[in-house]
Amino acid sequence: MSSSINDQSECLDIPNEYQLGPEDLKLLQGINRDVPNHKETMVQNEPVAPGFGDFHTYFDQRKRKLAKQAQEQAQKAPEHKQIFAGVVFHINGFTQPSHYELKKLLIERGGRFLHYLSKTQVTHIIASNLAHSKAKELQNYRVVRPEWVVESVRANRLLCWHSYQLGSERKVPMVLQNAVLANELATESSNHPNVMPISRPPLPPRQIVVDKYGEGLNRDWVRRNLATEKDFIQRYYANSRLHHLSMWKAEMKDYVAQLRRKHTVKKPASCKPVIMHVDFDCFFVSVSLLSYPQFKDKPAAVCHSQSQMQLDKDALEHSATSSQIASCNYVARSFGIKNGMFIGQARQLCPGLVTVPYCFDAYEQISKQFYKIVAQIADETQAVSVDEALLDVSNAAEDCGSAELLAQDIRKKVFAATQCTVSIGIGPNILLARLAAKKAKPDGIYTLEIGTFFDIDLCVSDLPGVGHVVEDALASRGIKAVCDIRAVPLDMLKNICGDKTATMLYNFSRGIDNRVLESDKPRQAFGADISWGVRFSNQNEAEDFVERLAAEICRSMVAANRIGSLVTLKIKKRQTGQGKPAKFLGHGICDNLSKSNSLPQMTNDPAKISAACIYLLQQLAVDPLDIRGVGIQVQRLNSLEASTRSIDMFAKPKARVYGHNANTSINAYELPSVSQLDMSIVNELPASIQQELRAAFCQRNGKYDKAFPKASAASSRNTEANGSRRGRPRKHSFAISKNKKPSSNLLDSFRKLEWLDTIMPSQMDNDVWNHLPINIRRELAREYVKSKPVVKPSQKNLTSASESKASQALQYSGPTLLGKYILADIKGLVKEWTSRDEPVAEDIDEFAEYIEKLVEHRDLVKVQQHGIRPLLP
DNA sequence: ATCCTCCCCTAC
DNA sequence: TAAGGTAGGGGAGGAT
Ligand SMILES: Nc1ccn([C@H]2C[C@H](O)[C@@H](COP(=O)(O)OP(=O)(O)OP(=O)(O)O)O2)c(=O)n1
Ligand SMILES: [Mg+2]
Repeated sequence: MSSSINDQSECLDIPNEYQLGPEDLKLLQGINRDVPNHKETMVQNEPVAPGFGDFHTYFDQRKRKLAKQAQEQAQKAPEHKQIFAGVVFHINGFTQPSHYELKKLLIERGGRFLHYLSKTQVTHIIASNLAHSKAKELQNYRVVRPEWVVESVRANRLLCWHSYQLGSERKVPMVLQNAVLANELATESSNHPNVMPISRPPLPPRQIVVDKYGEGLNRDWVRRNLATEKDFIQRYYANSRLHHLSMWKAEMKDYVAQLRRKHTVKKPASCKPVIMHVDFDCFFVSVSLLSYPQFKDKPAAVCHSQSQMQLDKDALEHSATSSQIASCNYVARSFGIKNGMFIGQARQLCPGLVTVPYCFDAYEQISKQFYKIVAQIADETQAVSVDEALLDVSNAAEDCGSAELLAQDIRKKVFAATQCTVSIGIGPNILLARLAAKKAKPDGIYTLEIGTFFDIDLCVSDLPGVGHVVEDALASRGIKAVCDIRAVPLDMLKNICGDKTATMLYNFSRGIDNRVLESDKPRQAFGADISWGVRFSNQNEAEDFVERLAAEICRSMVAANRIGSLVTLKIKKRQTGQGKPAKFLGHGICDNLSKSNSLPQMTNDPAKISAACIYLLQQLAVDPLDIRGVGIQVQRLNSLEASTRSIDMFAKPKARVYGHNANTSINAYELPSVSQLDMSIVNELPASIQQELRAAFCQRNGKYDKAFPKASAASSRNTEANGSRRGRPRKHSFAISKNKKPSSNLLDSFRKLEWLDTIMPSQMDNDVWNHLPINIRRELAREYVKSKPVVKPSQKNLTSASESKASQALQYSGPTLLGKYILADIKGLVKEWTSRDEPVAEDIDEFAEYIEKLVEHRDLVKVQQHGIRPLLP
């Protein structure tokens, strides 16, 4: 309705009419938003790891495999006129003639069959009948009746498909990424006017987005905000408050460290310690309100949603928007509104709430002035956040006469420079200063001594480091107030919430805090996480995004002159059963998966980091449609300069070198949880494999849980070996086995699939990958993430839509299900088969066959030596 | 013991 | 219609 926000604006999301007034402009002068330096710092000439036995095996197998494929293709030599050359088809639902017959007719005559609906490749969909929803989804495709195939064969030429369009009134299809409208444009393959030339470049780069949960992802303005857009990360970051917060924190730490190195202020530890906690009052909204002084005394909040709905109380009931409040003023807080709340929820508490837009540049400028002032005064400064600093003013306070005088002096200076108020808490340690700051707000100071500390009423969640989980864990033992903690022995506390947290609580509850300010610890991780707008339609999109995210991290590492060797990929995976998230384009309820990869050398090369990440992504084997968030961290850092002049760049610090895993044994780390197994399937596996599976699971599950933090999920007595791991979700118990006829069991497993993890050799072994010569890895990486502009369209078309798996072929020579062997692909396939109707019998058979082959494959390498025969049908 | 991996929690 | 990021502390359980 209203929202006049200009989406295109680069940095500020402020509508023109809301620009800062002249009195604010001075604050914004000299804006120098940090554009990171794009200095390319590549690490070259990496040594080849010696003794890499598996390397040749992989490539030999690859060669053999290719040769075999070529041979098979040659055998398929045409006895028929290739009338379907260039047709890539997919068959949906029940058909007459059968799938099998249609496939035969088409393939014998040059057609290519895709077992699932690749929107980038399929030229024709063959169906006799479509469910309504399916028909709608496919309305822009060429959906033809099987008669088109039959009659074309009969005529021995490709007939115009239009006459056989399913549902005669359907529009001419706008086929997808690689497609050109058939009859109209496909002239150069003039023999086949109905066929889109495979070598066509993508025309409209728009695909249909898979939208399983009615999120409206295909609406234009939504689509423009999905992570699949090329400039998504930039735009998202430009508008993300939390991203800004994180970046600013790092910047302020740098700034403080820099100042410290310059002045090297050493304080004589003679005087009594005085710590100040200085914190802006409702920072964002205070700054933003400088531009809207008329709202200063109204309940106001900073948030993206700018429709002022207070006039329309009726609409407010129904418009529970999921925009979050970054900061609200104290008037708003009197209504119960809090930072982080959804705006829809806040309006229920306070219909008159005014919203003002973000003003990130102003926040940054004001913060810089703030830090400049306090860092000059304090003996020691620790940057806590953009609006908050810890100061050691032991000396300064003494010089000034009293801590309180100094505090007021700081407040006056900051206000003069920024027109915003800070509150200051004063105490003998960090804890007390922090607690005092809370009491000081708004616009005041407060001093807390160890003596007065015991007088104030605090609940456990007032203590720093106590969030909801610890709060609940304590509450379940009846511990709610800080004074309750004092009554609990340390050992019991440790039992509740772990050693360190318990010790912390024990001390904090007594006003004791031995931490010292730290101003110059170098950072130990670089990361990027995005869990908003993440909706992928296929693996390729997921990998593209991972690549961009990795590049983003590398940019900041390069700018900071740091390199690292431990790469971790984190995936938020939609939890089974979860649909549309509460927050618009949000991640909803997810399982978190992570996997790390230790690189053989330290690096900040985006090619290497992203290759590692894509490898990890494939190992995690999450259905791309379920990915709701992606995060990458690089750790085990070193400074580039420190490393370049020493050999220790080539010896990753602290990284332990592990031996190779035989690919043929079940690695406990690769296991899904027990409950993901369908026992009816497992029971049909060869005994030796069953045994191995059980052994592997026993190995992993053999321990018991402690109460914390898992107890928080289900209070108390649920310490089953089962009852923890949220990351790798389990759905059923190991013991569950439904007695159905075999095909029905198989059908059940169609819908689960995760258990495949256990018997499918996942991709190349970690060590194998890591020890590949870098140029080989690069080559693989390039295949993983091909650079679109350079790639000839024909090439692009030849690689499957479910993507880059070309490189996988280099590693995998085992059985395939209709050409697929990566879990995500198999899942996609099966999902496609089962998404609407019951799966077709043939598909089930094909699946069964695949499973059989998998078992046989293991038979070759492993089972045979046990002398056990496969038991599958 | 100490390190590793894969998590979880907290704060702004 | 929205921008649910990230560094760092910490723990469990396995490997060495
Ligand atoms: N959930 C949150 C919490 C904070 N912030 C941002 C906006 C805040 O203005 C800023 C500082 O956080 P504070 O916790 O200091 O909160 P305020 O400064 O807004 O209020 P006050 O410090 O007066 O309690 O961080 C945010 O975007 N989202
Ligand atoms: Mg604040």
